[in-house]
Amino acid sequence: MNSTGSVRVRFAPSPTGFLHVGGARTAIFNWLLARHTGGVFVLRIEDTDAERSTDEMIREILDGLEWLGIDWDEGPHFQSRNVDRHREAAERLREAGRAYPCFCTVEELAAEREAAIARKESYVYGGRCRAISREEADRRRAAGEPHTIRFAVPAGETAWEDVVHGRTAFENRTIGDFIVLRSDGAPVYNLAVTVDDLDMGITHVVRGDDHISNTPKQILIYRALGADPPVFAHVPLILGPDKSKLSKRHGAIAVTAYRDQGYLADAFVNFLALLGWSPGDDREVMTRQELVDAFTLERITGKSAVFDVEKLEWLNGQHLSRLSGREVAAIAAPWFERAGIGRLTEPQGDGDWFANLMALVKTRSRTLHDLVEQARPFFPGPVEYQPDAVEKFWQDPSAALAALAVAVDYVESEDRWGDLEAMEGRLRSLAEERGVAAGKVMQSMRVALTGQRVSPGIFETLTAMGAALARERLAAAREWLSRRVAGD
RNA sequence: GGCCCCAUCGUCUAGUGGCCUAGGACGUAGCCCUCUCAAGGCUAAAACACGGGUUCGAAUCCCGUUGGGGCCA
Repeated sequence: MNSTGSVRVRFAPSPTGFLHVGGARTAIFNWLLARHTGGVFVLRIEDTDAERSTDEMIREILDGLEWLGIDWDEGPHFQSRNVDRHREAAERLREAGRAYPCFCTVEELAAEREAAIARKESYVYGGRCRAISREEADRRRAAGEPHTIRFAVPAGETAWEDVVHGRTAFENRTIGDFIVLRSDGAPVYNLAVTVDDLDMGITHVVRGDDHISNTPKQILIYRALGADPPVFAHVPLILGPDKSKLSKRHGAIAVTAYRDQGYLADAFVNFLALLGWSPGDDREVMTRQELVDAFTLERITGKSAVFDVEKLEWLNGQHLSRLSGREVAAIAAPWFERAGIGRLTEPQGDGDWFANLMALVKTRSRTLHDLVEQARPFFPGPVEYQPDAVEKFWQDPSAALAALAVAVDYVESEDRWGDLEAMEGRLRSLAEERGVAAGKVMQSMRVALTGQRVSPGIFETLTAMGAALARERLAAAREWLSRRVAGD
């Protein structure tokens, strides 16, 4: 904690790829912690790998965060702009005798490494240059001899109390004097991160499990720099169905791909938050605010989790269902535009019609993509009869024709559109008069009106569609079926 | 290979020594509702990796084995 006692966290992606599911969850946990505690969420782009970092990827990451609704209070800071601070820190370490120049050549180091492998030992730098006197080192540096700067790792062990894993310890001899500044003066990752986190006053480092082995080095640097390390919380990784670290192999992993597949940001955030964290009670469908209120680092599990798309779909459906028709309308509008069935083709140009339609289809849809398909028949134009619908409800074309005859008469005589009960009563009595099962009429009509096997209740469908379009569709269906009968 | 992390239903999880005949959720199966499909309601099958301890008592603590994963090489 810093002097004011407030929480400062950061999300520090490197722009060498998209914002993927794992990174997104790390961002979410950090953001949740900041919002829960009233702290500050800092965004830092770790773009020191100039070769692999691109502006396009930075854009992608910001897009992803924006879609998720993860907003930052500071930044984005760019790590590449802090290189002077990193070098300065390396120099300070050197001055304090906590780091030293190393003149070993790549060949020498490679030989050392091979020897270690031959002995079946893990390789750590032996520390030869540590013994070089200050005077000699200065002289050789001044002479321009190439060198790196290495951290002088003390004897003993380095441990910390990880919020998710508990006490975690590394023996320092397994770490070895690691490089802090390359021979070209470029700071090494662990130095850059530590210096940046220190400069930015980060109090809690919440990041992926894969950084555990970096942590002792960073702690050593904090201490050597005379600073207290922050609180560390290492979140377990997200796994693919085959239980290996989630990667491109497992399909769409850029979060924007989920956006494009029709998932709701709130549902996606909810889902990722539940991967490795739980509120402690049985709640699962949670709003953003509920997540913020319930979130604590202590409730993060230490076990890695498999990404289960089916549960995501369910959760998305839940979120969709809980939204009002009007809210769904606002979110889904661009989807309809893109599908070419936007406002221009809307039969009744008021927003209410669309919002009401959304209210009808939302509980039947799991994604926005489903939603569009469900709603499509309500817009003008011909419908395509889906094979499964024909198979199920129009198996006997003559019978379907008979049912539709009743449907046509019903539609012609109906004058209480919108009164669902009255409509049903009227249709049922008419069907009974004609000696046709009411259910058959409704089901045949469903296919005629929507071309689909599935739709909202038939009277809601009729009302939303309007009499004119319904007549058109019924006529087309009778024609289609007649051809079928004739063709047999 | 070395170091580190992890281990409850297929999956996400609750569980922090007795409330556990292990709870919830997704998925699966069945039933109810019903004009279809969802939603909703009810029910079912489904787990404490294994072996030793510690303890009156262990899913919970300790050790080992096995298995998975990560990082480094």
